[in-house]
Amino acid sequence: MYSLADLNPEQRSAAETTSGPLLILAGAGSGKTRVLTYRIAHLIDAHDVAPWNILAVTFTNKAAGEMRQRVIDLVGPVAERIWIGTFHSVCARLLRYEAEPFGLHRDFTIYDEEDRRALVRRILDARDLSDQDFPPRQVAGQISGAKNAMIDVETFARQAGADPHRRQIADVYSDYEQGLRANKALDFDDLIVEPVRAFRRCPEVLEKYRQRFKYILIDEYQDTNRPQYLLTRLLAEEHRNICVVGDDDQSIYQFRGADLRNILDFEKDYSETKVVRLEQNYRSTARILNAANAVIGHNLDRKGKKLWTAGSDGDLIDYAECGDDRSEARRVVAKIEDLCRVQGYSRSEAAILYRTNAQSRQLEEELRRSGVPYTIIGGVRFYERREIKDVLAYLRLLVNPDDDVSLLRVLNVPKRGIGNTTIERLVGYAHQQRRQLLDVIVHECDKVEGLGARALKCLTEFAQMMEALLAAAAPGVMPLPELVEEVLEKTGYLEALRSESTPEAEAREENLGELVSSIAEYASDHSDDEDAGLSAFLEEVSLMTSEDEVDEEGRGQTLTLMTLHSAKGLEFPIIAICGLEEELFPTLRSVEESRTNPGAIEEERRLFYVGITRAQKHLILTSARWRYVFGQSREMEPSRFVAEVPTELVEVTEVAPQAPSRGTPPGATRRQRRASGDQKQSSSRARHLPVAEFSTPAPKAPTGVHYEMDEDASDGTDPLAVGRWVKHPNFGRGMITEREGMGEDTKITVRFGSMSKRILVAYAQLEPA
DNA sequence: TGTAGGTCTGTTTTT
DNA sequence: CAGACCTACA
Repeated sequence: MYSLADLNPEQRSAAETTSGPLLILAGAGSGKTRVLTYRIAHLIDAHDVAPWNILAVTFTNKAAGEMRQRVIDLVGPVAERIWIGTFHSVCARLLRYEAEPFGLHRDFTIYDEEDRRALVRRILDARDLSDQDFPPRQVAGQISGAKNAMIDVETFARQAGADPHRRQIADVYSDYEQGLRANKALDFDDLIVEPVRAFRRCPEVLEKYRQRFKYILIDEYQDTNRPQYLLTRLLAEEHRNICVVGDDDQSIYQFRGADLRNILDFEKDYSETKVVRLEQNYRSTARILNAANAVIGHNLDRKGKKLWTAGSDGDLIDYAECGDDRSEARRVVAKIEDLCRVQGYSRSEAAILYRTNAQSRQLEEELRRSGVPYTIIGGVRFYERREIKDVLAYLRLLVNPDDDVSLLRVLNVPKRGIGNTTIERLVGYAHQQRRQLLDVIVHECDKVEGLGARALKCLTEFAQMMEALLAAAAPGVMPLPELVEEVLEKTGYLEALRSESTPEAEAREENLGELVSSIAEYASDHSDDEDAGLSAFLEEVSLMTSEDEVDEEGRGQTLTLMTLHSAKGLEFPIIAICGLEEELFPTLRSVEESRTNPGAIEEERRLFYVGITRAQKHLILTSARWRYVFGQSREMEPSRFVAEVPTELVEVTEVAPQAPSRGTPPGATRRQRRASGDQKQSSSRARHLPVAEFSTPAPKAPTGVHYEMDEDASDGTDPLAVGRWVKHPNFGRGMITEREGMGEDTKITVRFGSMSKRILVAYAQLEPA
């Protein structure tokens, strides 16, 4: 059982306000999830609202699952009947239920970013538009932007006016929409936009859902976009029992169309709105919170709020300015391991956050070197791996044979003698006949002009294979996992992989094994649900979010790595934020844009704020003086955000670049701590190293500056140490930036001017310079 | 027609 | 550094 007395007065007021529009401005860590679950429980329990009359929209499927579970814990299994999900999954479900009145196909395919780009690329090809003038990525982005602004093809064309370039794009947009329709596919944007359009077309269906969803809750409202806002308003404007929860300071998805107006104008949209502010933080120490408040205080465009806590000060924030990205990785891992060892944290209580996925590599290397188990969230996701997407493409075709994008993906995968020329002829014919590709291949590839006997034979074989698989995929013929295995066999995919006999192919094969298990698991989880066929599995896979990969039980003793975006909504006792450098965080793009638009940095700053507020007890910040960018070492400036953290909250440490790896585990790293009175000597020793050589600015904080160094780097006698200068007979003078291997195998990377060379020491005639 | 190698290019962030 | 793309061959 539960009691609203568990809540503080503001929380309680939010939970008790069950009718009419309610805006909850919930600061980070203010117990928002608790309020939401109590509120739902209260609706069901005290106000006799039927669970199926409640719609709750969360940001991830995982958050949805957790919320459902927590409500079940409060009021019992009736809560299973609540509609909870992300906008995308709720809409996908809606579109399948109402496919008929909406005039859509029930078994539509959901295109991800890659599929969308493939379709755009094909259209650009067909229209003879060059990649140079029309980069597929950019064109796809413009189309997505238009959709999210609710601009349809006609309006887009009208707005293009006489501008030839924009008219071309309008044509591509038009073809793209037609392509989706022909392929019976919807992209991510359509999942939201389509219901809006369909509801406007079909008022009786809309009315049905208005009756159904008498109570609506939207979490992370600051990250909703225009179509999501419109959809919400359509559903809520009659009964007006709408509760939205958000924090303008945590809006980090404007880049993909999230519109802060949705939260800032909520009170205008619903004039009788009640506003509740949750500003007491239950998550972080006072120092962490003060840092967060100070940082976000630099933003001008905000509603303004100040988090406070009744809790203790906690430790100082640990900021390390490191020599390079590798020493940064070492420092972060060592620091976290220290905390775990000394203060008894489990590794699963720590997370390392970074701005871009590319940054994970150095960290991973370091973690592997030191034998620390870790889990990466996001990055190249399981369902986005090539072999998985290939097999999923076959499976999609079995559900929706009209899906040309999937067909083209696998038509010659594995190689089966269907080359580019054949495919081009096929596509040309299908286009002219306005038929879908598989249909042509199965029924009349003999009518396609210009195909040789060999090509024809290959196509026929493919057609027969697909027909056999389609028959096997008919409902009730065989269980899902067996069907997947059938696909792996019949398509020759597995065989091709096996005959490669490379370690990489082996890894792919393993991944496919995992795919079979995951579908087996899905089948057994839904054994009593008749809607849970292949189509539903594919939908679930398509709408999986990266955070959904955060698997509590599976994580065990492992450290978590993820982007700052993925960390939204999570919390950890220990948080490290890496790569705090200008042009990385904030990104180069935002820095550039800020020259004309001073607000451009603000979303980056919010992202930093989100990162800081994930931390409960310990916050570790790091930056690197030198970093590999595009495989080249580059000098970096510390991020402006670092200076926005009040110095009295921070303990600064300077970390020299690492000596080259000799397979030394970081545990063996000897560190030399010096009291602040002994800085001179440290600095002069550091002068031999890149940190000093490339003029480290004086540490900003007057308090507790430490210097740390590694054994090899600090003795200053090794002529091949990183940071030393050498002379090469061909390339001249250069500085050593990296070193690997030992003895005869020692390789070093030397930067000569702007280019870097990797050199095997044993063969090069190097002299110290 | 297919493949192997080379070159180019780009990195935010994600449903 | 890595993936996408292109060109030169077999």
